[in-house]
Amino acid sequence: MVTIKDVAKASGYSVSTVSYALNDSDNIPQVTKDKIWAVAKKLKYYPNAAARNLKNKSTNNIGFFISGFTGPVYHKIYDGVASVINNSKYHLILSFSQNAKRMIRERQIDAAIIMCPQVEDSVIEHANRLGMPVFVLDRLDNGDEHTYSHMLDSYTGAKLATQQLVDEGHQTIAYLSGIVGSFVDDERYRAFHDVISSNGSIQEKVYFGNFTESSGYELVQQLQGTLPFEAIFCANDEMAIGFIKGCMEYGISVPEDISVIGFDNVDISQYINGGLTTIDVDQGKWGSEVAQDLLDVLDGKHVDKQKVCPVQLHLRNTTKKRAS
Amino acid sequence: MVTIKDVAKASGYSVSTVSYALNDSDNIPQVTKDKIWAVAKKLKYYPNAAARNLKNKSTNNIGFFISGFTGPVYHKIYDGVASVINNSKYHLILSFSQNAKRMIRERQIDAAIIMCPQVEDSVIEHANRLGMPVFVLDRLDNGDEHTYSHMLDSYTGAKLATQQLVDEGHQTIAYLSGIVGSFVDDERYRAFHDVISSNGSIQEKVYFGNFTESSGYELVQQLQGTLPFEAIFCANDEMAIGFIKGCMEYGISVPEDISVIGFDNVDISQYINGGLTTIDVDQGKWGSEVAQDLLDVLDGKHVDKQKVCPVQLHLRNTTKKRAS
DNA sequence: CTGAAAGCGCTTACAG
DNA sequence: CTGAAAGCGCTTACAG
Repeated sequence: MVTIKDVAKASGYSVSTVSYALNDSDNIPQVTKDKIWAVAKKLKYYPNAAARNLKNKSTNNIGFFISGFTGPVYHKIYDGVASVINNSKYHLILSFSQNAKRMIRERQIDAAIIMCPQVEDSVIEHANRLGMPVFVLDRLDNGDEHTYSHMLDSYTGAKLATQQLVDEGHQTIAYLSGIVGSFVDDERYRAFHDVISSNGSIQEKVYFGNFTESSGYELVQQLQGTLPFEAIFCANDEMAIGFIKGCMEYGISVPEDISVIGFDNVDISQYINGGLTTIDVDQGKWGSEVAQDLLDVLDGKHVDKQKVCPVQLHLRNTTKKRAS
Repeated sequence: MVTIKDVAKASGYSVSTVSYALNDSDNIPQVTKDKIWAVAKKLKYYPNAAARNLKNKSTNNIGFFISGFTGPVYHKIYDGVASVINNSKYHLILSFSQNAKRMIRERQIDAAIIMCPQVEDSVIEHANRLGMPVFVLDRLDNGDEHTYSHMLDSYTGAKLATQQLVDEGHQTIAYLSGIVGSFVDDERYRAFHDVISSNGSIQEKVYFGNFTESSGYELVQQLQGTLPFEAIFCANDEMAIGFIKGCMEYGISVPEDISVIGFDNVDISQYINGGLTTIDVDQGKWGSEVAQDLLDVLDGKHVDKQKVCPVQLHLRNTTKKRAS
């Protein structure tokens, strides 16, 4: 491996001068820099990251931790984050939740973005003790000094979805829950309930799912294809998709027999039943805002500790006015 | 930051003994290890990765470089790779193509998996000079000592697809190319042509696309909805999907009026037209085989320099026997 | 403008 | 069984 020593020897300068030149220090005249750069290039010298990181106490790497890639996850967020980070001096590194603990503790990264529930709070607290900024996505902030939280506006989204079903004139409206107790599900149910309650005559039904496609599918099976409601708001798209698949098997027409709304506007939702009505999030924008805030924090700027990401109703082909 | 020195001081042992104990050396009695571990835990000591990497000349990180996340990329490969790596002492790190050069040169990783054309050959050669194993996916091997290549069996897949169309009795069969000159496209066209040629009476038509959905869509537009062929093999699913969308707009029924086959079996293909007929790849298995071979190489074992990943025809709802 | 030297936090022969 | 010391490859006050 060629080290800075080799460049020093070959160029006739000292190690310090080579280091200064290569890091573009003001104290080195351009001619010297040119000579040293030429030698470095000829020798194909590249600094050893471990040595540099050890000395600098920083890595210029930003860790982005996720659960996995299969399933309709939020790919556009990654690209939104990446587009911003890639234009900075930092480098984006993705890894799975189980690596977060190690990479944070061992200081392999300067900051983290965490988008998976699997990372324990204790890990985030450890990062905070190290002074490492952590951005948590769609997860409640723990109040730590260096922790920031960007969340989808689940409440508003669920309100829009439910209101749409109410406006369509359905009399009995169901909610298919995600994992009960999760922040996201709590918010979505709360909004659903609030809207239904403020419309006296409408009946509310609640079923329990777990955010997976199969839990949506299974609901139709459990009901044996006889749906005691005219519309359903599923706490996410995957369940809505499963639910619609179930309907197909029982010959239930969407949206003629039943209106279905999801949440998230995942990639595949446009292909479901000619388009799933859902709550849309500008994921790319969400990601780039997170990334920009993160860069600002690393830059010593002040940034809001909590942000909410706006959502909107995206009407497509799975909801319909009730034929009265 | 708490360092090994702090643990040494607090435990009453020397830095060397602490290091040996924490690394589970045989020379340290269990009682000593226990005492030192207890102190390390109480102090929340975790080794600094940069220092360890500098000394060890390795990082235990494996880099996986990709183009981006949007579009129907091969998520299952990532999970296949990850499932194997996560059960080893190594850690998987994903990053974008533009970071590959730096991370390889600066030795931030011990090995690389490259799944994007954007990484130049020179970078791979540099890794080879460093003795760093590199696995390239669906890309021609450059013959370097430490470079391994795992490729989809494009030729066989294209042969299966074309043969299916021939067996259905179509008389004029088209090929919609990907980027001409790319290895993948060359192979797929070669197979297409071989099959057509060996069936004397069938006519071959070739159109040029670029692997994007819009290039499939535009073909229908260019032909103004009048298709001078009865079946088409598109060099990938995205183009097939675009093509089918184009057909819908012109009122052309798939598969009644035209048979369409894609290649890759991307996630969304199951939702297209009741299911796109395509060439399927067991991506999870592909990924886990790559990862296993990589671990074997890092373990000093001998491994095939080139491997081909099998494919199979997946019949769904976009091809149909010609009504004669 | 340039260089000698200290030090980042580890690991590991080596000596005892 | 344990410790003193060298060294991994950089950066950066400091001195001249």
